[in-house]
Amino acid sequence: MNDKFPIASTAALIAEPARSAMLLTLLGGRALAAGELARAANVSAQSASMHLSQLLQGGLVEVAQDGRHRYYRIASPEVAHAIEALGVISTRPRPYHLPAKNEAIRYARTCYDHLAGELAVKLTDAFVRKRLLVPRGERDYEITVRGEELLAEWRIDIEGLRRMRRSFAHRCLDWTERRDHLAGAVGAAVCQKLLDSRWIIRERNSRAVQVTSTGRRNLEALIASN
Amino acid sequence: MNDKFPIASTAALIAEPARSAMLLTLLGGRALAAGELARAANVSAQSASMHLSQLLQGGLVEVAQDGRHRYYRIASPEVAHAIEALGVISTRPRPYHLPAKNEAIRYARTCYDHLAGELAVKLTDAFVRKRLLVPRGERDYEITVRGEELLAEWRIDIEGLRRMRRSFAHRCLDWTERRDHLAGAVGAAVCQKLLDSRWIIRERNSRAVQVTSTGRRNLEALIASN
DNA sequence: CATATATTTCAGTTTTCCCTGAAGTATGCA
DNA sequence: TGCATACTTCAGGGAAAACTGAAATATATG
Repeated sequence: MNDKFPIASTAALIAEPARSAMLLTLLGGRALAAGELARAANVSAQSASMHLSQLLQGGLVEVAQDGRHRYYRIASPEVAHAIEALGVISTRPRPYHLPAKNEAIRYARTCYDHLAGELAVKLTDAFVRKRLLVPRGERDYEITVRGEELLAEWRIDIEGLRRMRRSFAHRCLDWTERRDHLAGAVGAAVCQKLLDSRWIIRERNSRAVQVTSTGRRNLEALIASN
Repeated sequence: MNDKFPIASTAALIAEPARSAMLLTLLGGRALAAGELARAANVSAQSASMHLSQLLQGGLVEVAQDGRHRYYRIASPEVAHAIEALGVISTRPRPYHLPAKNEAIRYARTCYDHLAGELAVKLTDAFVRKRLLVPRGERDYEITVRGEELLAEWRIDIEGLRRMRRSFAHRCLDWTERRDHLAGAVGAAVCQKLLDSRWIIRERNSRAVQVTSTGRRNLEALIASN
């Protein structure tokens, strides 16, 4: 690879369809074994192995060995962010309506470690409408006292999150909705709470998440304007 | 191009060294003619033309015709942001010291429409130290009353900037310094002020800017702790 | 109107890199 | 120890894309 053009090299890593499929799958936030990624990208094990070693060399993913499996994951939030930023400029404004095949992933999915898609946007909108969350500046949210009450009720350690070195509560631009939703440490904690409560469950090998019936009830109550 | 993998297609556009060189040059913020971009990327006119038509088709650049020249520019702040985000994950932590050739561009350059590099980081640090600017959240700055006084003194229309749809004052992560500096509408206005006052001047066909002697005096006074 | 310049288009060649089949390494299990 | 599984490495064939030279188009200039 051309070391004189580091950006071009990185872009080339993402430019290959199989590799970008793997990265997109890994944006789901979980570490996945080489074989799972091969299937997700619809390529042979040999190809996947080569692609993964390139991604590893390029610093886009990390690997952890566990027995005879090798689990790959996105190397850093910055990598996730760069891929998301590429997504923002790659998705053309929605034409009429998209194939039903994509509906699930458009409705609710994970975005690295927080929730994205229509559900995330609706939930964030509801939080803002109910003033649990207030937009601050162009990139962040502020948690109000009422917001902190909800987080406390959900057993989320707010002060712990504040102490983390990562962004506390920032806005993330959604590809499909082209609207902001909650990200950062709080976004990740909220997503974890929904998973822990089994309001949503991850689909296998996909970024999409399914809303359970319990989840639907609770989320609708949460989103309902009152 | 593969329409089923929009991110891969966009990445492929950036992945070609000549095209990425053109994009990086255009990140300087000015529209440049096809011929100038061909020279900047060190390719023939024919190649450049082909590459530019691809970038155009991909929506990464826009073009404006003026006589027999065709001036290309970055299509949107989102495109600039995606390229910058790729830059963040492409630049390895500085080894020892980099070739002198890059010193100018490391010291002061434009980043789309605001100032970047060591100078930008120092200036931003000074603003924060003097409390003209206060970090707010993880991604924004807030302008203090003292900060507004300086901007007013510089004949920058603060309320006009606030009304713009773009980000007002956010942080931008610098590739070379790996530190935040001032971006957004205020960052752009400050950069324009420095150019208008001829404290800095653009180098031809480069993102680097030179600090004039007047500029050095004024900037040193500004940065000096008092 | 003729000529020079800026840019694009076209066709052919070369290069790059991705895929595949086969073989190699490492781990788990009986 | 022997075999199955998970993954990686290697070598060769093939396809996509970039470069080059030549020609076309459009605009400025004398």
